[in-house]
Order: sequence, then structure tokens, then C-alpha cells
Amino acid sequence: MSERIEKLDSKSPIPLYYQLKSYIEEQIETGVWEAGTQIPSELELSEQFNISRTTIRQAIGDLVNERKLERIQGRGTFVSEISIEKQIERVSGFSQDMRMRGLVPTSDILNFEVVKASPAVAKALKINEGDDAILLKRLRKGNDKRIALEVVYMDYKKYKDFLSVNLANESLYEMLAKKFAVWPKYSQQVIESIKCPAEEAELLGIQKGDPVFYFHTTAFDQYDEPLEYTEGYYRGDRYILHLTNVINPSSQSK
Amino acid sequence: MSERIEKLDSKSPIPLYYQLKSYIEEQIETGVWEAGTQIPSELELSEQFNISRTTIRQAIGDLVNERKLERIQGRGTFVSEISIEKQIERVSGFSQDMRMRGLVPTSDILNFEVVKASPAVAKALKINEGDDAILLKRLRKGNDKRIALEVVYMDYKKYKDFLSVNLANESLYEMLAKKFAVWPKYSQQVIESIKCPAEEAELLGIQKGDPVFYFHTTAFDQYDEPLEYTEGYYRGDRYILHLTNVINPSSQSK
DNA sequence: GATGTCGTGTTGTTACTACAATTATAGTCT
DNA sequence: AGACTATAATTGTAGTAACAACACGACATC
Repeated sequence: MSERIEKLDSKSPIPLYYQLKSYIEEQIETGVWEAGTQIPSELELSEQFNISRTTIRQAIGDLVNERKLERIQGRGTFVSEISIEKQIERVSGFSQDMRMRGLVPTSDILNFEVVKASPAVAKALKINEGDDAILLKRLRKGNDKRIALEVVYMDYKKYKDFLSVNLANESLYEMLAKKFAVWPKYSQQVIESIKCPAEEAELLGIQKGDPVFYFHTTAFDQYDEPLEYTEGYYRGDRYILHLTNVINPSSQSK
Repeated sequence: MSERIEKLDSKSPIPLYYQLKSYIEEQIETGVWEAGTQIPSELELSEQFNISRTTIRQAIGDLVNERKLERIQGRGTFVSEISIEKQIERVSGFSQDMRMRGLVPTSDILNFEVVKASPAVAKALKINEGDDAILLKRLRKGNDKRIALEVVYMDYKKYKDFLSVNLANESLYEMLAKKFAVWPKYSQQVIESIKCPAEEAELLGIQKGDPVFYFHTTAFDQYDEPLEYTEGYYRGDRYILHLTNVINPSSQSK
């Protein structure tokens, strides 16, 4: 088992460096290469797989960027102690967020209609004030407990077909990817800690004035166009924000 | 002025690719290459600076990683529309945070002593419960307005000399870099939205029960060792959290 | 004991080459 | 006009080569 090496397939349409990258990721994820340990040197890998050092470095460089590996000149390449990656992936909407916390996400749709864009919505979606916008108001639950109240706005011109879909239990992002071939590339959030207004408090089942997170989030698609704008009230007693901040995003080469 | 090209210095100890990277960053930051526009092709840059395409690609690859450029096969390389980078740098402690918001950070030191580590502190700093820990309690202000109450804990064994320094107006991180040659590499935060307790409310000049952000932050140094653990209460009416979440951290090569 | 030197192993930098894959455009054919 | 084709331009992948920079241990020297 040990000297039997899965040779990489140079005839495959998948690039060699990518195959090697997958191999290394597998070694890390299965624990064959434990956190903190040194991986084989570039020369060793080059001989082992019979591919050039250029290709080895490309695979390792990618993984260094993703913070799964760390290179130290003169010493070697090591498996990162802490996988920051997992924490960063937090940001993929409510459904994924809940699943990551081990909760089952569900939603009650309170409102689903076309409205005129308010100034805030228009600005976020880069449309004109008064233009048509899709409004989707949902009470969001984790394991059937009320967690948040979210109102999503989208550009009606772009996503009018969207009104016909059923998304009671489906992730908005998963649906958008399937039906419209768009997906979020990044999102910008503004988060406040406020007293919950009366109307929202009632829907969330808390007292007026109880502390809540108030999110304004604009998600951008792969073309850097606004995808959706969301305002959300998250119960302070049931929702905690976890963040990992990377101070100095190091480059591929250093 | 236009055909006069700053030649890169191959005799400099600074790598060529890094010099080129700096040059490109300068072009972007000064607006010579505007957002969305195509930069010269790799071949053009190679001829212009008389360096190999390998080196060009390394510089561009770094900048693609930092999301300042985007490469599209068959089309070219373009300046990113939105500089996410600026938002990511948010995370460097209160002083830098305030400065980034255009406010002048100051602090009142309320307490600065050695205490026995509580379970939470011990766990965060990876020391034993009851071990000595440095406690630094500060009322933090922006433009002389009270913003937050922060309590920093550090390992006394590692940073005992720290007790003698004066940091009324200096950033903790800047001081640590100068005196101890350590700096934060990343931090993990847990953020809650809670009702402010009575004691903290009084110090912050708000009413008991007003909403505040409650932060627990552990910062790790360049060796992945815990550097400091901070608990902070941030006034909800004066502090807003801005986040940019990158959904799919793409690799250097794609 | 402290310091310096040297050899080995490792990653870092740079150059050269060749071909593949993709995109856009110009041109041709129907 | 529309569909297809060829070509050019551009980035992507892969190889080879050489030397630099750095870390570290072994050993010698002071």
C-alpha cells in the first residue's frame, strides 16, 4: 500500500498541477499528512510523480494561497496548523450558515411580490429609484426555532422568472445557480447592534427593544454585478457571529 | 514623460517580479490604469521591461490573488472593478480601525495589572487556569467620544516586560511589533448582540440594557501562538461593523 | 563556551521554450 | 443575412535549467 503511488494522468483533460493539488488536499483531509508536519520536498514530489518542479510549485502555490500549506525557505513546506478556510466559507447565505452550525434551515415566506425600489434598494442594486424590484420576506428558522427575519430585494428586470419558483426550503443561492447560472462572488455587509423594532420583534417572538443584529448585505455575482440586497434582523440571543480575520494576506510566492 | 519607462533594476536585492508588482500596483492606485480596463498583455510587458514572461506571470499572479487584477484566458488581464482589499485590512485592532474610519483613537487606561487567568482566558491563551496573566482595561474613544470598553489579556510569562510600557495613545499591536517582534497574523472573533450590563453601561455613558456588540477576540501571532485575548463592549449606536466576504477564494492560476 | 565556517537540503528567483485553450475578429461561403 | 472558418492575440499548462537565499547541523576555531 505504501509504495503503490497513484500516478497522475497526463492524458487527462484535468491539468497535472490540479491533479497534484487534489492529491495533496486529500492527504491533508484524510490526515495522512497531519497539521504541522512537513510534506515531501519539491524535488521529492517531482521525482515521485515524474513531473517538473514548475508544476509542483504551481500546485503547492495554490494551496499556500488557500492557507492549507505554508512554505518556509530553507526548511520546507508544512501543513497549516489551523484551517482558516473552513471559517471563511461561512458566508454563503442563511441556509448554508445554518447547516454549518448543524441546524436544519427552514423558512416561512411572509411576502413575495414586486415593489417599487426604495432609495436604499435602488442604490444597492444599481437601479433607479421606483424601478420594479422583487421583494421576498422570510422568517428564517434553524431546527424550527425562529432565528431571523430577512427581506431580500432583487432586480425585477433581471430575475422576473424568479417569481414562479418555489423556495420554501431551498437556498436562494442554490436556486439562482441552477436557474440563472449566477452565483455570489463576494458580499458586503454592514452590521449594527440595535434594539428590535416592535413589528419585527413580534414576528421573531422577542420583546420590542431586545438586542438584534441588523444586517444590510449586498451580494455581487461573478460579473461583479449586484445580485441581491438583503436586510435582516437576527435574534441576539440565538445568533452569534463567528469571524476569522486574516491580517496580512500573503502572496503566492512569499 | 510617456515613453520614459522606469526600468526595473535587476541588480537590486528586491526581486524583479516584486518590482514589477509594485509598478502595477502604482499604476492602479494612481488611476493610470483605471478599474475595468485592460492592462498590457504579458508579451507586451515582457518586451517593455525586457524580463521573461515567467516573471511577468508571477507578478500578475500575485495581484490576481490579491484581487487587484483579473485574468481571462483568450481576452487579457483587467484591473478589478472593486478593491476588496481595503475592506479586508479592517482587522488590525481598535486604533487602526478608528483611523480607517477617519477618527482619532485615544484610550483611558482603567486598569493595568497582573491577575490569575480565568477559565476563558486560560483556554484562549493556551495557559493553565490560575496562571499569571496581564490585564489591560481601556475605555476606547474615537474623536474623544466613548466607543468601546476593552479588556485585553496576555500571557504574563511571555510579556512581563510589557508592564513597563506606556501605551496611552499607542496601538497595542504597534508596540508589540516594536518591543517584542511579534504581530498578529489572524484573529478569531465571536460577536454577540447583547444588552449592555450596568457596570459597562456606566463607563460607556449609555443606559443599562442598550444594545452593544460584545466581542471575544483571540489574536494569533506569526507563529500561530495566541498573542492576546480581548473582550470588548462596543456601543451599538456609535459602532457599525463593515465586512466583505469573499465567497470563493480563487486560486492564483484560475 | 562562544563564535565562525562550511556543506547539504530546501524553497525562491529568473530565464528559456513549446504547445494548448480560449476569445475575438475578419473573412468566406451558402 | 447568417453560418461557418481561419487567423491572430492572449492567457494557461508544462518542461528544462541555473543560480540565489536561507536554515540547520557538523565541525573547527578562538
